[in-house]
Amino acid sequence: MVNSQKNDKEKLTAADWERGALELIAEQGVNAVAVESLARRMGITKGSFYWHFPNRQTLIEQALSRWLEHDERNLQILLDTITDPRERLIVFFRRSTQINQFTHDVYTALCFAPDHPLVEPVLAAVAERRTNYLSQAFRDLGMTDTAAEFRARLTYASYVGYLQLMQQEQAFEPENINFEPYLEHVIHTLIPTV
Amino acid sequence: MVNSQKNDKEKLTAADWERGALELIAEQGVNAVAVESLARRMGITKGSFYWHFPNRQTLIEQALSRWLEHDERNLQILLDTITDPRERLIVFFRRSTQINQFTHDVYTALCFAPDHPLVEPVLAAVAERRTNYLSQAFRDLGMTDTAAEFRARLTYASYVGYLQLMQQEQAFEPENINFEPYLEHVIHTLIPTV
DNA sequence: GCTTGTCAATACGCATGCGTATGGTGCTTT
DNA sequence: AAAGCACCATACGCATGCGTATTGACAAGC
Repeated sequence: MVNSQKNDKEKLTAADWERGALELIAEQGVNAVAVESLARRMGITKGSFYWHFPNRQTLIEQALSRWLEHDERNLQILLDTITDPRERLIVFFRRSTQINQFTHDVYTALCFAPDHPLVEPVLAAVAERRTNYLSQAFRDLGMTDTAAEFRARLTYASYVGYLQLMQQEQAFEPENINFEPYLEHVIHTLIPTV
Repeated sequence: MVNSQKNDKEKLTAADWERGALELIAEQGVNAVAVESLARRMGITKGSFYWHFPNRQTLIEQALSRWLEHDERNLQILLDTITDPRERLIVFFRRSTQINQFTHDVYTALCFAPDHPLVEPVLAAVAERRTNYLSQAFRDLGMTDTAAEFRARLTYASYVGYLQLMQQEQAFEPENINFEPYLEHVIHTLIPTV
């Protein structure tokens, strides 16, 4: 569960704190990132923290910035690997259901704090990247620009909503028997047939 | 903005506190419901609060319970008023875009705290009601039971996701020029043609 | 008119959380 | 070996927030 605890006499770096913060965000949300509790969790005191960071806000900023880059690379890998647009969309759906993927859990947590001033720009950036990704795929499948744009937004909304319902234990999870048929239905409904 | 302030010499009832709590939830989320700040907001001190309620948790419980009933009635009205299933679905979409509707804002706020022990059961109840509503409408349109069930879930997910994207300023709002065309697209994509 | 009940103000204790200040420990560098 | 630096511990001040305890204001009923 917590794999960022201090390995005994090892000294901590700023990156260690950022990783710890991201783990906390993934598990309990942005508001759960408190300096003292995070320090306890890492088996150290906050005296260390304030040596590495000027304040809590900077920690969160840098942690989110780190996550944003990580997420960027993930998407780029998809773009480089898969060329067929239909395949890209299907992969998008499948990936969105893989909870316990770390970067994915962080995103879900961020969605639950859209008002937070530090989270807002991150969400905006991610939303733009992903809708562009989707929009491009739909265009490649022969849709008009506006239709592709609309379908991308609808798809992204259903993706975000699925994440949310999953958190509420209100959606089919991959282990469920109905999951595959449901996914088939979604693909059939949202992806135009070639 | 704040319309639950004390009207001077008027005495407060438990219902007043519940209304105030719901307003706060709608505006700033469940976690923003703090006894002392809420009291200040209502132009009174917390001495009053702890006369009406044993603690903060009870306030939130009762406020949410009140909201749940209110939401129930809203849905029932729809069921009683509109008979055509296709029309019902379209109304569902249109209503979901009407922000600044009070009960609606509360629901959005609740979605942002799905882990909260008091919120969880409320979300579960609402999700079930609404997916049942959708599922029934899709069946009435001639879909098979399982297809209707899947389509209802997909529709509900896109609804929830739309709310979330709206909060992130990342969705077309009703004032936007593209809103109507977008809604047309959603209807065309998700509602089977008769 | 006096008591009683209802509602509210004030003051307190306790906990958590942020950020500062200051001192300590061990490794490095010279 | 002495000095300096990197990293951490401890103690403090301040704010917010929960819940309790005590007192006060004011109207209704007797």
